Amino acid sequence: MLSYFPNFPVPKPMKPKASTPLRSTADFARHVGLARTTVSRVLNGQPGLKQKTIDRVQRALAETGFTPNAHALHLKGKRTAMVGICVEDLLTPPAVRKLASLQKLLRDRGFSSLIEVFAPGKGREVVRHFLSMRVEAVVFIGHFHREEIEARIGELIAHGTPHLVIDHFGLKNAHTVSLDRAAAMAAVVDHLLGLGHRTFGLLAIAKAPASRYDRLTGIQAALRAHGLNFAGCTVTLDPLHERDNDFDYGRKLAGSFLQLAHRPTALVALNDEIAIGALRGLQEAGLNLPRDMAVTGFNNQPIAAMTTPTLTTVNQNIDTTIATAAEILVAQLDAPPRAKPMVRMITGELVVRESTGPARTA
Amino acid sequence: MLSYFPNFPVPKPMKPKASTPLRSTADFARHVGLARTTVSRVLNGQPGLKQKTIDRVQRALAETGFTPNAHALHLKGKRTAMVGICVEDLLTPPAVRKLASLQKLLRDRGFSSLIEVFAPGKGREVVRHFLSMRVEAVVFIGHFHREEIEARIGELIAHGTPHLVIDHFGLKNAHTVSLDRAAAMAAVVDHLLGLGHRTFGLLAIAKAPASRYDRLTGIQAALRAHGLNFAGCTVTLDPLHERDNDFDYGRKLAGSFLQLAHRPTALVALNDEIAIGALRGLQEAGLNLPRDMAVTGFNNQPIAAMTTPTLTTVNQNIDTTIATAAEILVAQLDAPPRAKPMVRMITGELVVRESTGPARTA
DNA sequence: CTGAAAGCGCTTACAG
DNA sequence: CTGAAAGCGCTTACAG
Repeated sequence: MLSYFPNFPVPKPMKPKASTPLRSTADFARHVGLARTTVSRVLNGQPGLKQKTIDRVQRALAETGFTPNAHALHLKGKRTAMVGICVEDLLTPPAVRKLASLQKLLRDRGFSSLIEVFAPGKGREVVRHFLSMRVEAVVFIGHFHREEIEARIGELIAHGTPHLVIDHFGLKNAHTVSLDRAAAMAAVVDHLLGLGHRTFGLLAIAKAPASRYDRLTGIQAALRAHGLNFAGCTVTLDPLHERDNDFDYGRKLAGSFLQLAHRPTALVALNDEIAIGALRGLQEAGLNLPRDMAVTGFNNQPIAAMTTPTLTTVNQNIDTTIATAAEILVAQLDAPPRAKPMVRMITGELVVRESTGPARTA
Repeated sequence: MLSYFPNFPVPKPMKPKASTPLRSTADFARHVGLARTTVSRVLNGQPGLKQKTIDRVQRALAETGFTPNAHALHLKGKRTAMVGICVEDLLTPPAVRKLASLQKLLRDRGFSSLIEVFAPGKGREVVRHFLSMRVEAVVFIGHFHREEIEARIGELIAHGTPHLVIDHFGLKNAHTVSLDRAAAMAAVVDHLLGLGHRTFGLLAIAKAPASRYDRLTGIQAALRAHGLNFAGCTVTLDPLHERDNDFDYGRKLAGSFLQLAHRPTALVALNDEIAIGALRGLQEAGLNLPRDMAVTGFNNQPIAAMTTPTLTTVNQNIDTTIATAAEILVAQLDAPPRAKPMVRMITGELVVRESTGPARTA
């Protein structure tokens, strides 16, 4: 870490490794008994070398475990083949799945990944670190503080470094790929409307950050298409409990919904965790699901097929998202910077399971 | 990526960025109107500079977004402050939690993390890449092919690069921190014995890779302490289904156990996923849990508190593991290489919930 | 504060 | 195949 980035500890100079004999190609060439130039040629697979020489070098390489210094290579202009990935956190399963998928895809194309958690307020340092490492592109996965990420993207564009944002829709000038959450939520609500539901509890959806408002848009659109008024048929109790977006938050929210004089017949949750917590909360109170209440999740995590009842939810189609991400990155790597940001929407898929059934006729 | 690692694509030379004006401190110094040397002093916080000069440089730094080339810094001997992390995969929740926790801890100490998935057969490339990047240490998280990881660790030791293995116990000469799975499993079985259980179905435990045999050791020890014979009171049906270690594998296994003429009264699973799948499988067949069958998991993932019944499982105490990992790393960074490998065991914690109850007296 | 110089570990012409 | 040289972007004495 560079010391002139204020919040990082001052680095001590690297102490020489006592037991490492071969630090440079010069050392190594001496060890093999060849010229530096010749060794370099072998290492880079250049033509015009005797097979015998090549074998000699390869053998010594294997024996000594000598590794040329990547930093010197990059200084000489060799591409770094590194991509910086900023991830919102490493604890949200869908975000980690995207990270895993992207990392593998990049690896298969010969890129290594520098991965950092983009904590609020730390974005500047993270991106500067990536730039100092001369990464060939920076990818953001997740939702971030809007102004902070827009500032970072501005810097990257000024630097001529390609970027891509996965999931955070609606950022100015940003290349983006994200799930069409509006359409997905509309599909969820449509499904519930078709089952006769007319009153909906929204779990952790109503007061979402601006970038997530598209979920609300979708819900509103679906209701409007059925001639229903959003305010009249939705309820949110989000502020009643400390918001965590986890199982327990869903459980507590479900408990609160049971206190209402007029309960909604369906609960629509931000994610599978909240939905599963709600299932549990409702069952603890003695409700028979889905007869007494419909519940929907989001993300289609594997656990959604294992709960009782199994959970109706939305599949994000992560593979499609990442394949599209690769396209957008490649487009930038191969071509000059473009004026118009590339923005792609991925279509989710409603997965109907047991947690949604016909609305109880009161 | 270096081209002389056979399996990687040949790198193309990096094309110069058209729109990046300031590529070096020389450029930047010219832009600010100061000498390279002066700029370098400011960047490194050296004394003897007028505040006015410092401010001038800092302002220009902020305005231009100039970032000094980390590779050149490292060439000059500045430490890389990088740690390479090899992770078994990015889809196993406890492994990802360890990764997240370790990454944060390293970040807080000023290290950045190079993260790679250590796929079987790819270990050599991954470690060589880390070495070429001159990382200050390499950490392995998970279980690996024994010979492959031992070979890698041998290389690291020869290189004088510190290493640490998290979770893979019993490797030759390796600094290791891992959960005491034997003790944890003994605690699970003890608990079940205390409830009167005498016959146990083992789910994905019996034929585990060598490094996981410690679970079996623990089970055997607990049974022996109660005067019971392992072979006589355990059953495994692992080979009946394609092994996935996920929900569905547990569900299928549970179904197979129900076919047995003499069913065990308790199912002991490798992880929470398999246990939860088993809960589901048993309930689908109409069993009343835990009355008709006890089930235990492993890892204490959040979902374990949300299933019906909630799941008895083992907490890994990941924070302790990672704190210990940090100690072992620091010990190596600060001191000369030591002859004896450091090996630490972390104690897990049995978490009793609803999925285990008194054995049904047949 | 400036400027010229050396050197970190590499690659790449260039002459032998 | 060898060897001497230049240069990538930095830092660090050293003399002005």
